Amino acid sequence: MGRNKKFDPADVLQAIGLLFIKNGYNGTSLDDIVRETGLLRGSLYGTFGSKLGMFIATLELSLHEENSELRWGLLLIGMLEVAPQSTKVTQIMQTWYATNQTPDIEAQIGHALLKHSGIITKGD
Amino acid sequence: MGRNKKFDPADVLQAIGLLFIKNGYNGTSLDDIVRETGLLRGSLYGTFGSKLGMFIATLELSLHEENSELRWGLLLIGMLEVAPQSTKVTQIMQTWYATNQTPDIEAQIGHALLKHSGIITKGD
DNA sequence: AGTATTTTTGACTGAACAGTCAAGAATAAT
DNA sequence: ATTATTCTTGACTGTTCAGTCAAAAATACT
Repeated sequence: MGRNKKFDPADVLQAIGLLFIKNGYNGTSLDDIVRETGLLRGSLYGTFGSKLGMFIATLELSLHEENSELRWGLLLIGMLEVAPQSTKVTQIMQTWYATNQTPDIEAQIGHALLKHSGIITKGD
Repeated sequence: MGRNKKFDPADVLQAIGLLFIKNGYNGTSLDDIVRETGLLRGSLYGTFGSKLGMFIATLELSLHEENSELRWGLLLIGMLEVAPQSTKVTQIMQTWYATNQTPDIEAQIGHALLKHSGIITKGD
């Protein structure tokens, strides 16, 4: 009963994820998110609860979609910026690590971070 | 001529570096830094110019001191949080990478990030 | 068609933010 | 001892922050 959302949460989460990747978690403001998604605060908070809720939702979405382009960026930001202030994110990360542990996982993470930071640009 | 500083900038930079590592760059406020160092804003800004100046100073200090415990933490934060908003930090990182490139550098970075985030705790 | 329920809207809140500055205190150099 | 210079102090500024809320609009269900 009642009105349906005018937006697709998955689309919005993708846009939010790109924002987090571009500016970092603490570097992304709600005004940024409002501007980018075209939604207003009430809709965002009504759907995701909080800024942390938005991060967790976009992270989990990217982890459930195979080979998402958002995946590595959100993992890096989750590990470095968000995990220290959210046990839930830490748990998500631990679960991800446990199920994705390979001999070269550390090298993959390091490679992703070097690319993310712009220190390297191509295959090396 | 005139008064000398009552503090040792290297000591202060070490304390600031630990704060950045604990809370991240954007997650560390100037009030945090004032509280932790015991200095007031005027002294901090008179010495380091800006919050970014504080980060760059503590980063460069940690890079010039061999095997500093601050080193990896500040490198990670520099790469992920600060480099996107500071070309100077990006340059410092690129110089660091160019002079420290080894076959296992990516694995080392990944390992540092996994430890920093608390996903892993010991040798593995 | 009526209505209970949901979403949207946009103004609002108080707190936290980085950075500034004028005045006072200290002191290095003469 | 004087003084020019530097550092310290702490109150202050305007901005931006995440989050709230009451009212209005929309609509899914009966």
